[in-house]
Amino acid sequence: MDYQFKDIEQKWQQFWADNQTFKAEDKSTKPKYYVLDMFPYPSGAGLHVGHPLGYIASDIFARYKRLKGFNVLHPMGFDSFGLPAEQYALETGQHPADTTEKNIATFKSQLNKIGFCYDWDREVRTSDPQYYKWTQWIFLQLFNSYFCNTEKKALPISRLINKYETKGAMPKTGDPIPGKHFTAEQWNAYSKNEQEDILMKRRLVFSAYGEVNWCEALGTVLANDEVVNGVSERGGHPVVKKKLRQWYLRITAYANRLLDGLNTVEFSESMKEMQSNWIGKSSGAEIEFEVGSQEPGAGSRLRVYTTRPDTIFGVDFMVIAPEHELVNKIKTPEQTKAIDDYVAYVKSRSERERMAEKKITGCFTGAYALNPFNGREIPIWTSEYVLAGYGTGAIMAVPCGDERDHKFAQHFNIPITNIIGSHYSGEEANATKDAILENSDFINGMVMKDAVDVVINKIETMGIGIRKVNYRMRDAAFSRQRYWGEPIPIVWKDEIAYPLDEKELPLVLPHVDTYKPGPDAQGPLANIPEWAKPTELPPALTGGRRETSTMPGYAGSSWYFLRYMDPHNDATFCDRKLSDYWNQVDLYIGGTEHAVGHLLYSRMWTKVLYDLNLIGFDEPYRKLVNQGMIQGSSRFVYRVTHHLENETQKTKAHLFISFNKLNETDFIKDWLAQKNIGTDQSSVQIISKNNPELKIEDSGKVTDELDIAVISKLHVDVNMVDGVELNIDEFKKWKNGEFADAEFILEDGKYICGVEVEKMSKSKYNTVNPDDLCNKYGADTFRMYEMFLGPVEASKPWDTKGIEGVHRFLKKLWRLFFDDIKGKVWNNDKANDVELKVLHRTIKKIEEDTERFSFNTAVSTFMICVNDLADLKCNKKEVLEKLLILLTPYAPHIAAELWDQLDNKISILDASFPVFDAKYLVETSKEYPVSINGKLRTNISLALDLDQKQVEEIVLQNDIVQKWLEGKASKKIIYVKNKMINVVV
RNA sequence: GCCCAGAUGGCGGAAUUGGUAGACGCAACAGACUCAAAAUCUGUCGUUCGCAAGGAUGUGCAGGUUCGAUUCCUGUUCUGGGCACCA
Repeated sequence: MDYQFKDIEQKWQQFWADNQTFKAEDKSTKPKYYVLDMFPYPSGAGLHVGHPLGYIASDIFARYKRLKGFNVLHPMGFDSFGLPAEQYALETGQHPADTTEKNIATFKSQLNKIGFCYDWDREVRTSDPQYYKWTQWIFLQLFNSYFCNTEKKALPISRLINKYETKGAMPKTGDPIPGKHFTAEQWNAYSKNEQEDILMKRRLVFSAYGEVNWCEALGTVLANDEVVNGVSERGGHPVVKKKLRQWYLRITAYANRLLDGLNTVEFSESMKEMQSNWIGKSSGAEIEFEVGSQEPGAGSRLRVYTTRPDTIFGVDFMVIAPEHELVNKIKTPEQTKAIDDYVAYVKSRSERERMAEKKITGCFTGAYALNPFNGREIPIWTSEYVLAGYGTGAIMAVPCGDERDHKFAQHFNIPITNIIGSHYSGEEANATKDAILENSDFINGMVMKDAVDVVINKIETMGIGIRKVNYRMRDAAFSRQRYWGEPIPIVWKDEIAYPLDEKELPLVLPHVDTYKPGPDAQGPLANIPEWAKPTELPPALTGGRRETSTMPGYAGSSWYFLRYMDPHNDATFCDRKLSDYWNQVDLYIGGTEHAVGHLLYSRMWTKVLYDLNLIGFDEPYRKLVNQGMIQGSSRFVYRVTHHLENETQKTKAHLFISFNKLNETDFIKDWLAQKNIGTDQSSVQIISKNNPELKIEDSGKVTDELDIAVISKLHVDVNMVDGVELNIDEFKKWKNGEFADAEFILEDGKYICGVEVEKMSKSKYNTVNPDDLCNKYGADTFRMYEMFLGPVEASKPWDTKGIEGVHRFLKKLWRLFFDDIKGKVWNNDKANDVELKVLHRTIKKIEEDTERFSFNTAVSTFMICVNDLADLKCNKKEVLEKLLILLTPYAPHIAAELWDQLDNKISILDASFPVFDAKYLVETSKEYPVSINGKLRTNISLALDLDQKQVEEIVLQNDIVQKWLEGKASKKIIYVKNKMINVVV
């Protein structure tokens, strides 16, 4: 009876499904544990071996926790809204709902083949109306909330309205600023539109005009990377910056809490750092400069943000962003033309150009600002290196301390003031904070970092500025001019956004026949008049138009972990009792690519829901583990084609040269002669790889030149290559026999392929399908091999070649129970001390390794254990059944089958994890390594209870130690109990 | 440019707290079983000198701390990832 993995795996997968073995109960006397994977986008390509890496890790942990006595929630679902489905629809006309449905079916069958313990009853799909009903509902909560700066949390907007109606919005100190402050009377007198505009500036999702890349010819907004040199990447149409109404998520309000929250979660240091860099907190001051006496700007106030107020006496010029409103206000008549030209020039440039070129540009406005401390006149420039969106959109430039300011000053010949003495070379800026200040009036002689607070305090008492914290993070764009996403539940009427009533949710995505963009920068939904301008609106909204943008991909994934807790609830997004019970995700596994997207949005939504008292915790993920990316390892063949007058000759003859023969071009000439191709083969040029004078063409490229033999590199399917050796028979059958008549130049009778590591993708023929591996070796082998590859967090190229080793291990395990000839060999004999020692050593190591997510070393521990038991000829149930429990999380099918064969009554999934007992590992003596001067010379076996003096005596008597002492006395003997001995001479 | 992580045999990797470097597996080589193959089993396997016993050397590179360093410190090179005019 040998190891029939196919039958076993099918049998148990069926059994688990039929018995709903993995159904999670919403209450239990056991402690709860929530294990979550980042749910996949169901792409048409299906799963490749890279996807399951994290899923296997989480599955092992979920099963392990169950054995450890936890009530485990381990769900799976699909992030099924998204751009690829829509692009596929544009190309093929197939409806995204249909392709998505099909893809999900494929994904599920692939996942089930690997034997994951998901509770499929709880599956969620973001594109399901029953799901996105609640995404839209949360949108309404965001819309109807504002961030209270006093309480530092979200509150219902009704409270703000109430405050405005009764108290207005007046400053605590100082005079009210028109446009910013108002009394209750003023508020009540405002028109509906004026009031809504003010409220919109506080809502957590809000609509505002933002600058986007607009391409008129394509009728759509383009992302920055879709614009090259000011024209669209596709078609080369002009692209302009355009202010368009867009929806935004006010994530900036949560910047500080998102930063602080990182201290309460277990994320990797690099993950925390990526997030805090993205949030980009900086502290400094806003300082107001008065614009000097020159007209027309005289008396205007220019506000700048700086992190270095200590350098205030080193300010040699000011720079304001070209979009800054003051530019037009302060430009002098002489500079007007230059400024207008410059602003127009900046406008014509795309983000990308600005970033790529990095050339120094700018223009003097003609105006001067006054240094508030010494009245010095400082020229005000405008330049594109100052961004309108950060700080106040204006800076004070200190060339001796800031590299960009320094380059700018040099470029425009602006004199540089040195306030840091010898720290400034005159050649380049020095951003030190440790210099002693010079030329700095009242802070002369101070160390720079001490002067920061002195200056801030002074500007605050003078009333010309304030201490200020700034964040680099921007509010996130929340609308997409796309079809395949959640419709935004808003109706526009008279320029006012009205949220739909909860009762009207879900606002279902209508069926469309075309996915082309709508008019005026609107999405495809605008092409359906009956939907965009519906007749059946509530009376108050009659004549209104629906918002035609849809939500971005991150909307649905920002809260899905909550829906798994209560997936079928039609009355609320997630019952409070259930979210209190399941609480935070205890273990979240996924890739680092979501570091600053999904994870930040999801953390923010959680905080909002917490603030609104809808859930009881404000961080979604207690611990995050990032699995590494599995790259593809591509294989190449090198094809010689010869170019003559017509295509036919080129494609008819294929000669493939083995990798290490690429620079031996004689083969090619011989072959050409033999084939009678080419006018005169001695004059044939050969373009080749490893030959330095010759170059190789990329796959499929054809040159126009004649009489050239080109060696081109072609991806071949990695599945027909064994290591680097091409399976020639399979290759000839590949692609419907395109290479059936291929000829080969071999080395040692083999065709050796080239190898490169690339992203895993279908087009590179380097994908490996987990289904194939499960069919060939079984899911248990596949699971353990993925783990055996290396640490889960590490990225590595996929290589199937070691999988045999893991498969052999499982077969060896099987033979501890059943022999091919003898049949059943396991027995009920009592285990001896040696066997128990092997077992308990294994229990200890597996528990430790699993707890620290070191699954690769756990697999090797299993191998060591099985090797030891085989050597000991131990077939005892007492030992083996414990080993099976340990193995269940890693190789659930074989463990379940063998457990069953051992006549056990309860399910192995509910067995309890073996308890490690240290008494089996107690030793009385140890083989100590003995070093002389740090170099290992011998081993001496010593009893463990010896003291230093006894050890020294024994060691010094040892022949080998004596030999190395060469008659000299030892200076010192270092004896570390249970570790080693070192004799110092 | 800035920040982070990493570099160990032919290959993937192990060494958890400064204490026997190379666990476990792959590949390779030799052998057993077999008519043969598959499967399985046994042995060798960093480099180098040596018949051997036994040496020397070895964790990217150069230093340092230590009785002892893959592990800690300084410098440096390379690779991967993130951010990129953020004042």
